[in-house]
Amino acid sequence: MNLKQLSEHLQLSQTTVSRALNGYPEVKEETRRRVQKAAAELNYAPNPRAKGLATGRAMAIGHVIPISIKHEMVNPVFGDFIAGAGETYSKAGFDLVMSVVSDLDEEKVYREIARKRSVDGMIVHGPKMDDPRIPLLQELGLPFVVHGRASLATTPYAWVDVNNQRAFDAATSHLVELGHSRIALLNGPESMDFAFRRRNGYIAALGRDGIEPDPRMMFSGEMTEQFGYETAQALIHGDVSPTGYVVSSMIVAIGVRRALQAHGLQMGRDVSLVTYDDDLSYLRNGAKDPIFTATRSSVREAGVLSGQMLLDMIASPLSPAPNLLLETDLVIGSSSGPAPTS
Amino acid sequence: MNLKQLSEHLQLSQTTVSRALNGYPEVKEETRRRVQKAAAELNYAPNPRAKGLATGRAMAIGHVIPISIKHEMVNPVFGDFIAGAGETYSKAGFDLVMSVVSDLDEEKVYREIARKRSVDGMIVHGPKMDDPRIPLLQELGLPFVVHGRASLATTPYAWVDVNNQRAFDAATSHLVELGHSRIALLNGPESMDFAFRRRNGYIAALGRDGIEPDPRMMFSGEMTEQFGYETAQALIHGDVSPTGYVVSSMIVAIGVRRALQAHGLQMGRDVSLVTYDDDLSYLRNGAKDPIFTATRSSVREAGVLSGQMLLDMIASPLSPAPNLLLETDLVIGSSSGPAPTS
DNA sequence: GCCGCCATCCAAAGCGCTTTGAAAGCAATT
DNA sequence: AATTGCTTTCAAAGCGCTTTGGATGGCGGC
Repeated sequence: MNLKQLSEHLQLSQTTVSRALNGYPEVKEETRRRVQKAAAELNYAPNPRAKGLATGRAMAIGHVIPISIKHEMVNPVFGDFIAGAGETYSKAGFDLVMSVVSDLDEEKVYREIARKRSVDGMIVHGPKMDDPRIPLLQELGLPFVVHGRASLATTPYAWVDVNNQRAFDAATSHLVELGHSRIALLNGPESMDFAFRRRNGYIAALGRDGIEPDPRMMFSGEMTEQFGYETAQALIHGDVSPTGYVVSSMIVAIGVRRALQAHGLQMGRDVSLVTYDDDLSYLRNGAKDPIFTATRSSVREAGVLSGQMLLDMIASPLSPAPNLLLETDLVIGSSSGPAPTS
Repeated sequence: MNLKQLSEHLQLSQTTVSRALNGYPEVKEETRRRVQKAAAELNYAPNPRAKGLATGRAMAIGHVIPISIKHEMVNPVFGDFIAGAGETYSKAGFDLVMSVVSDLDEEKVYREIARKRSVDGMIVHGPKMDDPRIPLLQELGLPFVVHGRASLATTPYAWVDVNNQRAFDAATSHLVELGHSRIALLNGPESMDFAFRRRNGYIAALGRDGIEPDPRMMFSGEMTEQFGYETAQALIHGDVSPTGYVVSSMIVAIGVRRALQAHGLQMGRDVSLVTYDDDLSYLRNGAKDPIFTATRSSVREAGVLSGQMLLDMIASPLSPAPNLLLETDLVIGSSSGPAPTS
């Protein structure tokens, strides 16, 4: 069933039927109802490709998910982020098209997408401090929202980010206030912008208490369970074993916990840990009885908001680039406590 | 730059240019090279919507990811599965379009997608034992591959699945051979087909040793850390605390471990645990030194294979529905050991 | 010199929609 | 009665591609 058949069935022109279905005012209400009824009965749905061809709009949002070539690693937050964004899109009738791509030829893929005009806008995931995709997309004229920020970007752009600096400042302060002074930082990969901000927060909090940041206490790497385990393992064996850990994700924290327990160290008593928590659906920290003390912000919510922001930008392209800074909640769990008085 | 402009630039007809670029034989090799060169120089890329309109093909695969409405839960394996499938698609020039949808109105979404013909095929995730989507998609005439199986389906259909029964049989046998007899099963949600097969494997292995399955030892639920923790917690406090656990995912196993450790029980000595391991990139069990004894099968690999199978089906629609049963590896870690001689 | 056969290229129709520009119908105004 | 101005409808062009059904020209064979 296509427009032509439907219009013949109704003894109307395609123009009128199209307008009736798309809510244009120049069609009599009675006619509109007649058309809508027939469309529903005959199970008519416009062909999106024809529609896209005629309007020049794809009714789709692109997400490029980069696979770190070294670790073949998919960021575990994608699922929840996309669940949030996807929800927003479907309400607005947009599709979500994903490209999975090695981080090496990401630029090529963006160029390709822009050339084909197969999406109306994009979400940029995992920005680096000086992310080349931002000027690239601006050059290509494709609306986009960055999930995160790029500190070294020179032009304004739209973003949704968590206040990572404040989150890690708060996490570190929490430990400092409990009397800890040897506090390790297990951060994400150095190249990531969020890792930079998190480190700044950590350093700022230490600095306020006159603690000099110690390079031997600062680590960064892909945020896996293994990274947490191995780093903590090494720290425990080292000569300045920390009493506090500030950690970049629940999964890393779980790795740290495994190492601690292997050495009979009890969290909250012998060692304190604060983690960042993306509030992933399959790995909840728990509300009434949190596993870890954590700074929490829902990545799914960030997905909803980023999607909405992008759709707004597409609807009114001339407005200045919006942005949104989300704050985290500090939830106190049993993984942190007073520094041991050794 | 579109076909018309390119053909004018080349002083050729659109027909010839189109054929030259699409590899048709009725064009002189020299001409073809000239066209390809110009296309590259002028940065020409065909408009996919126009192409789709003309050919009737969408060059896209659909994935509907259902959100369990009760738990607002995104299955953590999606990321890796999609990374695998997406890799296959991009090599073949296909897009991956995702719909995130509450499991309540999944059927509506499938109907909608079929009506709009916006994809050439679909992957069905998380099949239930009697999954309505299989007859639905067959009725709609849309090629599809099921990731998993539906035991009660009455017609043949294409699928890629892991031998879940054998995996859980092997996991359970491993514990039985170590002398365990009170073995708990922490399974996925009852409605899921894979959970049914896993339970069968568990029961079969017990049966071979003359052990009667005990309903008080069998649990099922969303595969979260919390499910593992709370279930193990309850079991430990119960009157028939198990010495062995067979668990449906690494994340659940981590929850179990947390409960065990809270009670000072040591894995591999006081209690043994075998888990299923999807080999997720951010949660590796470890190769040389596995955290858990586990039956492993890479879900990312399953994604690659499912995608490939679907593309093959689309290319040759008349062949009978293919299927693929993947076996798991049993890797021995430190979470299992001889049953305590109490 | 004519015919048929390739190899190569082309004009135009068609895919299913939106949108422009115009017409038709009708009521109100002059 | 003629003009104006709405409201409602329509025919047809256009979006950018593929594909059908020829054309054209060159060549060998008769």
